[in-house]
Amino acid sequence: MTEALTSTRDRLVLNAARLFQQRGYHGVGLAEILAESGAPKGSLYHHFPNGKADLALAAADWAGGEMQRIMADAFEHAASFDDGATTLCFKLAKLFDLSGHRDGCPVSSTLFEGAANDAFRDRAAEIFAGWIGTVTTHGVRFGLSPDAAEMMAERLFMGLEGAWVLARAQKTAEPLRRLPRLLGHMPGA
Amino acid sequence: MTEALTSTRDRLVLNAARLFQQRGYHGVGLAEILAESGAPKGSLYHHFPNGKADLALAAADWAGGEMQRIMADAFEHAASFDDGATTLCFKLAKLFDLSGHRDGCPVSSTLFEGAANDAFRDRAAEIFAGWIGTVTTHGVRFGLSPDAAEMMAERLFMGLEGAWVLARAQKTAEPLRRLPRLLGHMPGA
Amino acid sequence: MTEALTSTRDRLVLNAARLFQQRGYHGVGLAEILAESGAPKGSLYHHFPNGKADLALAAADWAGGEMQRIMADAFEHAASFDDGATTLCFKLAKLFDLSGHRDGCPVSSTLFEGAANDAFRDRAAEIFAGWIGTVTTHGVRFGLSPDAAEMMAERLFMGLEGAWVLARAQKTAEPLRRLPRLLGHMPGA
Amino acid sequence: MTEALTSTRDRLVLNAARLFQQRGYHGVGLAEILAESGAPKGSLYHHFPNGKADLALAAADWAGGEMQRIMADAFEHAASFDDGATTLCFKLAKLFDLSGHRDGCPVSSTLFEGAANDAFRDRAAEIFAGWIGTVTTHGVRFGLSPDAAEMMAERLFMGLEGAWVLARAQKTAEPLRRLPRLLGHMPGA
DNA sequence: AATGAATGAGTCTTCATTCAT
DNA sequence: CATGAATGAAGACTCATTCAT
Repeated sequence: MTEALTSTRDRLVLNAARLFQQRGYHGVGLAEILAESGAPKGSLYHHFPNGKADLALAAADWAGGEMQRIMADAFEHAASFDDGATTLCFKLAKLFDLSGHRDGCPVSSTLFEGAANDAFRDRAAEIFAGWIGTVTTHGVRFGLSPDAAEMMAERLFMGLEGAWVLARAQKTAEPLRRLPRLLGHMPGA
Repeated sequence: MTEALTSTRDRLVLNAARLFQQRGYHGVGLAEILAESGAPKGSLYHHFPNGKADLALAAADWAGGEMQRIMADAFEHAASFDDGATTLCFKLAKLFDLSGHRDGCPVSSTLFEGAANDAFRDRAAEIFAGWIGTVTTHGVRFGLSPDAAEMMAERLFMGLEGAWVLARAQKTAEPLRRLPRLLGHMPGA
Repeated sequence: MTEALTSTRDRLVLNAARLFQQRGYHGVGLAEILAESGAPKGSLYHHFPNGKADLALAAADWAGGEMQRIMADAFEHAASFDDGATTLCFKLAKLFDLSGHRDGCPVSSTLFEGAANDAFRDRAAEIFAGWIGTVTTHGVRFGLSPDAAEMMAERLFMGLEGAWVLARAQKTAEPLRRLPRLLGHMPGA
Repeated sequence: MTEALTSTRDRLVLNAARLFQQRGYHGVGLAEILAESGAPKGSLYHHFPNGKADLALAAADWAGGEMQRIMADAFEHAASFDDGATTLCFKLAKLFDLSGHRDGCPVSSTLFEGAANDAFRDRAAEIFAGWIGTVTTHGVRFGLSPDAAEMMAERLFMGLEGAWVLARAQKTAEPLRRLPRLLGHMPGA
């Protein structure tokens, strides 16, 4: 069924992304990824010649793209930068709720402990730059100067990553929901 | 006698904390920790009956305490909350430089992928609460209302964790150094 | 066109012969042979329907032929049997030097551990018989009786194979250079 | 039964020596050695921290020692050097018959294709030196000059290794039995 | 005549843990 | 209180081969 709709490679990437996000690069074995993907043992190295590391990079790319789409979406339909930032936080809070309060940032979960540390971190930097760049663009669109927009985007990125960390520890999306107020994007108490 | 300056247990905890911080819970094997601690193979289960999980909790506790001391120190000698926050960011940036731009937050590195997920996350929440509580206390000392102080403390925590993530990806402490300006604790450009 | 100067098949055989000689039948994977030959993945089974075993037989045949040519050459231009034997030993010593003191007898390296043990050993026996026969022929040409010639040829063969073994262990061609003296083909000290 | 009489380590070494001798270092998997030794999966790395390579070295050492004992024995009860050499060849021929005409030289089978090539070959050189040294000692005992004794010993070594190669190919111990005559240790036809 | 995607059994090794001493 | 030998499941990865095209 599922096998017919997505390619083996895609299922591999998708499941890897999900599992790495939950339990980290070293916390997930290839056997589990293969099993959940319904993929035969040997097929992984056909699609990813460098094995687990390649798969992790592909998974981070995919998850990073998804996230970027979410960010773009939040800001595209927003009335202001503050509005977009607030919407984004709430969207991520909702996703966090749906994941059972388990998932961390898909990129850091996947790329911050791998063996190929340097390549992994460079890739993470690229993906993060894409996110921040997207938000910066929207900031400019809403009238901010390029510098101010980048500062706001980076501040939002840091806030989100940090709120995510706290949310995981507390098993609650509340930190993500509090973030807009903490950053002044929303009228406070 | 043989246990020179630190006990076997302490060396175990210290090395575990350092290694987990660099490569994550699943990224470090007990063999390596034992070897670097010069501890005999079987001694781990004497000091930590529940094995690796116990050791990780102890390591996170120790590292969490160190961090709390750093935080307290930054604010104790500060002239204002903004000053304390700025000092703290710069201190952590310097530590990050010293670590070769490798180490992440010791608590999330250690406790966010373990098998004993629930116990690990509860412990992480406790440690984080301690950090935030410390900063909150100082905020009150500097004249903030309890609520405002807690908000500022939580905002600083999130910022730090997020800046840390970005710093690891970019292999630069700059995000940590930029943080005070981004949060308005320092006069910006 | 694409097959520059040698056919795919020939490149396969040549590279296989070289690699098997260095690291043995089981010590070399088909992937490496294919890669070094610039041959497409699936082409091996086109040229060698029985796969690795077929390739090994072809490689041993080719290498065996080369060796036989070297032997014939040494004796053809010789003034006596002793002279031919001495020349042969020195030639092989020089080849051994050129190989970086790595290569063993191409036939035994390739055919003494294969899965198809019986077929492999029969082929090795054939090739060895060819070598010994060649030297025997030259012995007769130099006036030896057929029986004496065969004895001398077999003795030389054994000496060479044994010297080769010692040479590999000592990473020096000296054993091969000492052989003529040890067998009385050259005036000793 | 067998388990009671020999230690796990010894059974591992013994079975490894036998299997490597038959099919070479890369031709035998650890799984088979473990199984035939009745040893649990994880126990190998307890006894041989460096894994297969360590085991191969131990196996070669053991087999090399056995061989040296056989050599010493042949010469100790001999009436002359020629007698000792002849006895040795016949003994090895008989062993070759008993092995089903399969086994090659235990040392070269085990140590000439391993990954740790340099360490392997150095060890092989040591073991061979021990063999040649033993025979040299007996040559001196029988009145040969040290130089002459060493030459005779080395010649015998090479002859034996070469005869072994031919014997494997021909699946017959005859080459080993012919060797004394070929080397002049026995009155010829 | 020729290919490259796909496969699953197999490779060696490391894992966290238990146990007898 | 302390240890190191012993364990089997799991780790990532490579293997020679098959097959549809």
